[in-house]
Amino acid sequence: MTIAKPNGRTRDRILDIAQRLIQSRGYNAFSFSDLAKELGIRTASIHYHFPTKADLGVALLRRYRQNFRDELGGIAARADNPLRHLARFAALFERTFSADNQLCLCGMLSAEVATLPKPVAGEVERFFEETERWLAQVLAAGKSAGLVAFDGTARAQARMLLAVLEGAMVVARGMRHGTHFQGMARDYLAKLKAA
Amino acid sequence: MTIAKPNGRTRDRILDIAQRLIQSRGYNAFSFSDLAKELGIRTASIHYHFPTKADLGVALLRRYRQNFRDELGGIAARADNPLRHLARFAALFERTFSADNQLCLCGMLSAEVATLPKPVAGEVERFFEETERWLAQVLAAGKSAGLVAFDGTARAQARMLLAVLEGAMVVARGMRHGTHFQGMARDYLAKLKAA
DNA sequence: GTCTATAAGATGATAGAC
DNA sequence: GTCTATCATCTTATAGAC
Repeated sequence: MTIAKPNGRTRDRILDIAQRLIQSRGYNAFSFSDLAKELGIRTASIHYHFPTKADLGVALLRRYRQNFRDELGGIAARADNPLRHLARFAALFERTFSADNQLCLCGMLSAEVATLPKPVAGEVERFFEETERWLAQVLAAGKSAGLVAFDGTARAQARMLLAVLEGAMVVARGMRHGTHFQGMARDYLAKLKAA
Repeated sequence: MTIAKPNGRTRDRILDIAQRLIQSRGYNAFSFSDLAKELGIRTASIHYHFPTKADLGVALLRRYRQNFRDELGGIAARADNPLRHLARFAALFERTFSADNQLCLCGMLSAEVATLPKPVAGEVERFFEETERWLAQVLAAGKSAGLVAFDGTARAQARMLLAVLEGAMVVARGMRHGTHFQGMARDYLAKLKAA
């Protein structure tokens, strides 16, 4: 008796395409038909991997959060100082925006949150909380080392940095300008440098 | 012979409802059916006022930009100093977010810009350009008066302030937190104050 | 200005064959 | 795992009566 052993290749490809489509067009503007066309299979086959669109959304967000955690772990593991960590963090966003003005997945979903299946909205919330926590640690370490300067709590500063990066993506995209994002990211990081 | 004299009441109500729905749910997540239900009329009647959804979008954005210009004009006309002007500007965004975590209309549309009819996307771009220009003037005036301090160009600072407010809305909404927006807005304005 | 009626197309989803 | 076939529903839009 053979045991079903899905290699998950199609499943991953579905998630890859879904992620790109959501970051470009949004959750409400991509369809199973879009995925099927790109994959060269039928929509019924997508439903085999993800019974509902909400299931797909949750699976995508879980993978995304895990990947993002890995990226943050990789940054923190480096022997760099906290200022470099912040720069590498911002570079993650810049890399995304450079790819055809794509937004952060959770930035896009946050805008659409009122229309999302509840479990998907919950994943978005967790993304922001985790990211804010990580950034707060880096900022606090930087302050302790005398490399980073800011008023108020590290948490509030972390949230603000996140807001700047998310907002810079939105504004640069709305203005349809290719380089405004990196300009804002660089300028804001410069403000955090201790004199 | 009587001349048709549309009072525009229904037309305006359509735009009112459409604006609220877009700021809450997005352009791709509201339908003529939603409008018809709230108004107590049929979708065909909406099409009488706006032949296509793109027409509705353009009309909404034109009205919105005009209203926003009027608000900015009202702020600039006050005898306040530039710092107060910035605070009143931020208050416009806070008022919006206080209303059921609504986003800035153009912040929401900016996220969806890849899926919007071209004329609608053009209006979004104009909104950001106009707003950036107005903010840059206020910032420059504040700097001349020694009340506002910043590095770089007034344009870049204006863009950054806009990004902070848009991003703060997105992050606060994604975290489903009611007061994070005002916290970030207040903190960022404090940074602009000259010592 | 609003209605009924209608249309064509998209969408999320399921049943059952292969 | 993928297919065909089918479904109910939603969506934008038009024609023509009132």
